[in-house]
Amino acid sequence: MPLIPQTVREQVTNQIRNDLLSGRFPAGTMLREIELAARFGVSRGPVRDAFIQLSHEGYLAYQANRGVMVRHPPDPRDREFITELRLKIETYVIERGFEDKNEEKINSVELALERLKEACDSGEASQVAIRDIEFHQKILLACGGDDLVPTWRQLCSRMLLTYTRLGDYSQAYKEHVAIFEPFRDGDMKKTIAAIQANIK
Amino acid sequence: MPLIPQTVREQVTNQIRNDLLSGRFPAGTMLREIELAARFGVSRGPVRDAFIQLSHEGYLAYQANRGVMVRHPPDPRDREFITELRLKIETYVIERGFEDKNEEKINSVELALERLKEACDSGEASQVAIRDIEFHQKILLACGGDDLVPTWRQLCSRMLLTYTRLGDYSQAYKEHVAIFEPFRDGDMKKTIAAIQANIK
DNA sequence: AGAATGTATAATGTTAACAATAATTAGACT
DNA sequence: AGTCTAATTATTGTTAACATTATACATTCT
Repeated sequence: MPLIPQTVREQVTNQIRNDLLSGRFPAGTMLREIELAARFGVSRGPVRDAFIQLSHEGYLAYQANRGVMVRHPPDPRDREFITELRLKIETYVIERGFEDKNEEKINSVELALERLKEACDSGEASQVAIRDIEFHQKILLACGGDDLVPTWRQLCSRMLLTYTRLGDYSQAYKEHVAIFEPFRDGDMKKTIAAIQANIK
Repeated sequence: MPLIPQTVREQVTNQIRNDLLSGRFPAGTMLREIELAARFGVSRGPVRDAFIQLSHEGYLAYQANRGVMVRHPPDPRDREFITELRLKIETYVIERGFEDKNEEKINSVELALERLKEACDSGEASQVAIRDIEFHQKILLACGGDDLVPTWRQLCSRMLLTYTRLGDYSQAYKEHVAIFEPFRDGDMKKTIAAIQANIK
């Protein structure tokens, strides 16, 4: 599917991230370069790169000469604060760049929405989580928020480790349709309100 | 000096970060793995790792098969917002974990303060910037804010690319003394107020 | 002249071997 | 039995060679 062929590193990173979100690697697990390299049929190099990247995304904790450990989800006490920060960033970016968006960018958001729908239909929680984030990211990028995306992503990522909107993925999908429609039609206030309702 | 010997990757990362903050690599510059590897007398591996890491810290922009480019400082319009987020995180962490700190952690903050003083005396802006951030980080860690430090760091890092409190480093040092003293003496409100005055 | 194509070059991506470090185990000593 | 030490093993850190990709340049065709 990808027009731009992914590098091995990207594929490995995506696969490990998916496994983390699926709960395949419980918190506290030590991840071994050799083990994962063997599973993916690649050398340790790209796996190593993925470890560094995922450490910075907040999923893994890196210790020199000792490897990486799967981090625990954020402390419950912190989750509300992190959500607040996340919402603050999304709101700021949208308010600042709502007019920057063009047809091409709106299409990319719509594409992300379709992918989210597929994920919801499949019923796989990890896929829903990944597509959910992707949808929001596309909106931020459409509003010229490239600069803040890495920080925003870091905030979201670890929160996903507790992503358990069990079952009701059709509701999740509807919430995102409610975001997309005013976004497409140029109603900034409704867009932000819908995002607020979705995240909280 | 380091009791824990650093890996080559850490040394390379620190050196490149220092060069970035010194303005040695202007925004837009493409960094070459081979060139830097040759300069440091190491192989491309650790340099590559450093590139990935510094990309996630916000200094560099990574493009597959094309290498890394030095990013521009944040848009002036965004700087106020980023500062607000940064302050929000510091305040939250301190309010949440002010009582967690023990003597050992207070000492590590004091050590960071001494290093900041040395940097201020030396007059090198990049060193002041690095030690400044280190001081704040030690405070956050002393208050058990490990979870939020990576995000916080990302927000600070790129802001540093415009760090130009030219000349008056003695003032910068004083501001940090004004943070440390109430911190050591257990006055949370004064600590936060001093941080606010320092960052704004 | 200008566009398209093919080739050469230089960079990153990937691999596998080797080095250094940390964890484990076995054994000697008290 | 317990504990310290030494050898072993497993794992990460680093390197250098090779593969692949992107860019620059020359060449050919219209």
